[in-house]
Amino acid sequence: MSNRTSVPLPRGRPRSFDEDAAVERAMGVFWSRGYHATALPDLLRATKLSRGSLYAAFGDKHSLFLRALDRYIDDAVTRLNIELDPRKDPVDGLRAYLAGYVDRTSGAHGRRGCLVIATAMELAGRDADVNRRIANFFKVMEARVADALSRAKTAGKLADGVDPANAARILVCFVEGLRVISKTASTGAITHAAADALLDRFIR
Amino acid sequence: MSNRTSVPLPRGRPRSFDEDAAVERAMGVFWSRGYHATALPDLLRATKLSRGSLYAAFGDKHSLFLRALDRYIDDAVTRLNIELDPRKDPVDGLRAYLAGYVDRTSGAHGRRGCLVIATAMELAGRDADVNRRIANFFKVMEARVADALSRAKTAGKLADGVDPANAARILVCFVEGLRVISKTASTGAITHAAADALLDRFIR
DNA sequence: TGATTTAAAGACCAGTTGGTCTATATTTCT
DNA sequence: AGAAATATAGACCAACTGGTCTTTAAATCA
Repeated sequence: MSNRTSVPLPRGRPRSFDEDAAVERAMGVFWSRGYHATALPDLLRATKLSRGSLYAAFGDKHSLFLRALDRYIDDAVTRLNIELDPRKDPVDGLRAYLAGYVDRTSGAHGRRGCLVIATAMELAGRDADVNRRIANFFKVMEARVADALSRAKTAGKLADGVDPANAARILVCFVEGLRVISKTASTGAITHAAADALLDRFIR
Repeated sequence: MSNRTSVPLPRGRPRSFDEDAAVERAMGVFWSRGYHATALPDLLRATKLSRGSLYAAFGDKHSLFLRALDRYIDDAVTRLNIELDPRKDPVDGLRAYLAGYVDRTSGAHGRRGCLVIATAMELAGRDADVNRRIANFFKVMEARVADALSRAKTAGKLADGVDPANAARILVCFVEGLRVISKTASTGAITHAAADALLDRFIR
């Protein structure tokens, strides 16, 4: 009686590739090259799919890009939720958040840049689907940081006169600006010191 | 005797268009659309040049882009030199610098974004000419801000324990991050408050 | 006037773009 | 075995890419 209400099993050859893995590989290409500079052959090489399979699975280049962008954003939000977990100490969380960005923007990692920022600059102005996703991502990040700062404030760990909303925007802008300048500059120790100095201005 | 050592006057039809104006118009297109997304016809329409004239005057698309980028950076550095002029009060200068960026990232202006950041994300990783220009621009900006902060420090106007080099990197990252998030979000009053709050953390 | 230089218009080019489609092989089910 | 669904490879497409070149008109000089 197990299959009575379910869809009949597919009859033919089953899908032989991992769709999520293909999205991840595509994400890597878009991340390294940007949207317009990635051509179909780049994606076929990276996903190891034929043209037909790729179009059957994802529709077109733009849809695949959206899937890749969503994956990238999901990963970032997951990391955010771990670092700024409400059950952990907010100041420790903020330190981890900043340190994580500094590490991720140092050296070769940094020169790869950030898919969200690159996409914001390249497409957001003329692509509503992209715009919505990125605006929401920044909103979520700022909210998580503001929440951590609020918890720090009620714990008496914030310096006098610090407004969590203002400070959250400052931290988010700092972190995103970091990713921008580290595309060309080899930031490193100095940046780590700057991140520490910034947070120290806000906590008691 | 005036023309003895100079080149003889050109014989034929004189150049009838303003090269600098053409660069400026091209800059506007690259600024709005990005490098890869601007096609030759876009540039011809904007500059009102024929294909032949454009190639004769600028060589190719990439060279014209470099000219446009240089123009954009020159404008930014000029503004920087005015705002952070050593003969003026450094704290006033820093306020003007931050306020200028907040204004320029608000509303429709903000959604246009920043040619330097867009180019950094789109091309810097694979284009040495671009990389050099942008790295240098960020270096100059950080140096100007650090200089203003140093002068503020010697004037006793900095809060205790503030290091000008660290604070300069913080301010530059904040300002560039602003431009990123304002591509999608309509920042405004909140951002102005954030900029004020940030500077207030550094000055006495 | 005639020589010279430029500009504009647009034909032309080879290469690439994103996307479709056909032919064939493969893998599962009944 | 046979039906069904999928995979791959690659031919094929119109549109567009950046770039060159030719033709013709215009503007300046001696």
